[in-house]
Amino acid sequence: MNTYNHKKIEKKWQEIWEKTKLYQVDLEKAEKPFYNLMMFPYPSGEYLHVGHGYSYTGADVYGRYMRLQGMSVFEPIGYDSFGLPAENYAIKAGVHPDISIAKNIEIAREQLKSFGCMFDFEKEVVTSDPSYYKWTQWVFLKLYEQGLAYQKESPVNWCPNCKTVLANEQVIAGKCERCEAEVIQKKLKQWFFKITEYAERLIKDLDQVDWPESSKIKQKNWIGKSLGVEFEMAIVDHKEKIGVFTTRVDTVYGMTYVVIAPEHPLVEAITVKEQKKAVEKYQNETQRLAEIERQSTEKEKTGVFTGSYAINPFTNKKIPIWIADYVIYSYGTGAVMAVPAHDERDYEFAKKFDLEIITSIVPKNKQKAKGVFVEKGVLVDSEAFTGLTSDEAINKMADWLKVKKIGGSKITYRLRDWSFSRQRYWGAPIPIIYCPQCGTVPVSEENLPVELPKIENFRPTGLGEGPLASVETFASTTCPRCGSLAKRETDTMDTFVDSSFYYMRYLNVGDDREIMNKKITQKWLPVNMYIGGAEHVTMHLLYARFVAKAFYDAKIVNFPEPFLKLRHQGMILGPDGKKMSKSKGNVIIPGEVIKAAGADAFRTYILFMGQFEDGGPWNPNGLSGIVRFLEKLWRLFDQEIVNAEPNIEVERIINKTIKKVGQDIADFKFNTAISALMILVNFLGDRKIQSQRDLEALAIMVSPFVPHLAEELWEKIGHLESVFEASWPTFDNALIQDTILTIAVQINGKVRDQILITPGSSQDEVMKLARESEKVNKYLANSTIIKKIYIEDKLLSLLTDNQKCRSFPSKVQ
RNA sequence: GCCCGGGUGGCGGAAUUGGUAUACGCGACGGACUUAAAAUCCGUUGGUGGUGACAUCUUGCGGGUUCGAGUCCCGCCUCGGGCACCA
Repeated sequence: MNTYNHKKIEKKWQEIWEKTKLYQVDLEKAEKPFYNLMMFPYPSGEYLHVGHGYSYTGADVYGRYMRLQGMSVFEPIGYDSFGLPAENYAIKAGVHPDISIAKNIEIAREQLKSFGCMFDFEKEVVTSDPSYYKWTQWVFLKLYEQGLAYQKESPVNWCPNCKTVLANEQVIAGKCERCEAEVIQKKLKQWFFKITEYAERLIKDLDQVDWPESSKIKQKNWIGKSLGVEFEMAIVDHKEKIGVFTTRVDTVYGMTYVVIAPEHPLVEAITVKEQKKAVEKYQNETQRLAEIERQSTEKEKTGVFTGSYAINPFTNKKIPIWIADYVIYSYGTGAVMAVPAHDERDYEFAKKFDLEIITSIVPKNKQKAKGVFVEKGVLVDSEAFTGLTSDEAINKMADWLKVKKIGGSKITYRLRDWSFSRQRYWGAPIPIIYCPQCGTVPVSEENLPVELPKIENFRPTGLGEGPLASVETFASTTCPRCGSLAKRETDTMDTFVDSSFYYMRYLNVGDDREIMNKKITQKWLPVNMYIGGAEHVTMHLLYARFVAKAFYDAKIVNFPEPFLKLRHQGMILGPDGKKMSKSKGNVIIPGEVIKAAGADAFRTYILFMGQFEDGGPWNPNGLSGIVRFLEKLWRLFDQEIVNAEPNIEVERIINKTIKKVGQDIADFKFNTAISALMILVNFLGDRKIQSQRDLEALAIMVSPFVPHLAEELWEKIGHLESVFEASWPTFDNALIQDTILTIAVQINGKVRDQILITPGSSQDEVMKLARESEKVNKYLANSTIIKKIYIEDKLLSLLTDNQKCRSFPSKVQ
């Protein structure tokens, strides 16, 4: 008798899979296409995280199950190799990213292979490869053609010490991640995608997709749709008008001042001579503050009076105009009507600067005020609107503003346009040429890719422009339109542009002429199942949806939503229950576990730990239970094998397990699927003799979790083809039905006995059986049954007039 | 502050539409096998009381609805995640 040798088995089957190209799908001919996508890794160095192993094995179990269901499953993988993590790793290691990336991809690929997933490694994408980023640039051109890419001066994070622009991800608590200097805001010309134009559709189309509800909510909150009213206010002695946006126009009679953002263009025009100095000083101070610090709610309110006054169109009263940094320029109109009586922030400000506070809303009759500020209520001291409820007033006031032609209803979103230019080296160059004659000229498609030059000094320059700007051979070019000397754009693209379309590219790897093949794309897209971390909900997943929609509008693709189903894996924590990190020394490396116990054990254990979407702490002890289970499974196939002779008990558990495991995998409840398999294996193990047919069903059922072991067992019972060429066993519902059921008998709400019944028995039949129970009779003694409740095949509940049996002393009192 | 999601044995965790709470696994304890250990197998394992059959309590806390609540409702506590002066 051989013992289970995971090393030998796993090596053997991985080689066979590779040789037979088992996991390669004919994209053109596949009849039942199923695109099983998972978020590709950043090969930023060292090891893949245990989180990758978790995500990929869960996704792979699902993919293998779909394959056994008869689908042609396409399960590609690639490397998100451009971007800051890769570049920072290269800087730290002192190697050119080109070299470190190549090495890291090789390491990552070996690790990915060790997980034993159905990856088709011949369809890999590498985003930093010119054959890939040619299409990243093409995506840019298509968005540019649609008017969805534009340039604008915008404040960016600037580290005064490193003298460089930083991405948001590099700003940690307002400080530079490297030198810890305070990051400030600096205005630079940046490229943006007009994602805000799609805000409404990005919300609405979430109805079409099967995503976790919490992720939909997260995206909706991020987009932040807000229904309100916008209106203009005249300024005393000025032609200009101030526009304000508010969701609470019903409080307008309580407006006692106006606040505009310090960087608002109106500030200069309306500031009076005497206030000029103070205003400019304040503007400079604000600019120096990091956005993070500026937006801190803990910060005390600051601001300066402009010296001018606005007119409240409802009251015609004169009110002062202030500037303050608690108003955000990029949201709404960058100016607000301040109602200190009904807004906490305005209240704080008014208190500090001694401004008037006027109440214009009182609570409805019974409504409780939350703190000092009433929610919506009834209007007071509001002339014609007095007595209306807040909601009525909001509608009437909007109408009134519309009639007056100074405003009306307005929808505002919190979402900002996507700033995607980076003053960094390791990214796809933006394919734009600046010509002194023709202006901004996009590089034509046939001249793509604009290759990233291999340069020695790829570090950030600190001049507010990328390292490419100082590469003369790159930056200088000729205008494709008029031929005169011109300059290239030297910023590169955000790595989220790379990942916004990679799922399209997997389907056409190797084709240099088109981003996608129409026929294949129509067959395979949108993606059927997408699996990855929830941390990408408001970034990658939003960007990818936006790009798909832009492509849909440009008729490049025929679907508005790229990912029909989405599931997230939870986070695996260290054995100490804390987030894994090198400094805490609690990092679990999947490779070590695989080496010790095998990929099959790793896969099964990590999925057995708990619910896939929950994650949880890694328990170093639990693995042994899985190893035992696999060894038991192995031993089953060494027992005497006979041809199936029907045994109802065995039939029943086999059929039950087929049903349960299939359903559980489809629902991503891997832990309970494994539990059901354990129960079956324990049951069969006790029988000593196995039937060929049962072992076949078992081998198929365990195969998604333990693909290598399953192949070996499948071979052992006489099969020459892969177990993954087989089909998921069918179950017979009739065989699942138990012939005898145990149900509970409750008396006055307490379970008093259990009785055996035939399924489908009537209440009278069950009652008769209950009467035969000694215990039941004991509790029914000296009392009359006043009510019977029978839930078929579940329980019988009896109530008596004698409540003495009831043990609720509190109720008796 | 706002928005999500949790809180069940010593531990990871199970529990269809409200219907026998603690499946499965780990650990622990006892036993078999062994010169011994490992491995394997068998048994016990929520708390309290009792030799015992049994009784009684138990799903973060406090109320409620119900014949019946881990599950539904109200009010809290607490942990994790996201957003954060968004008017």
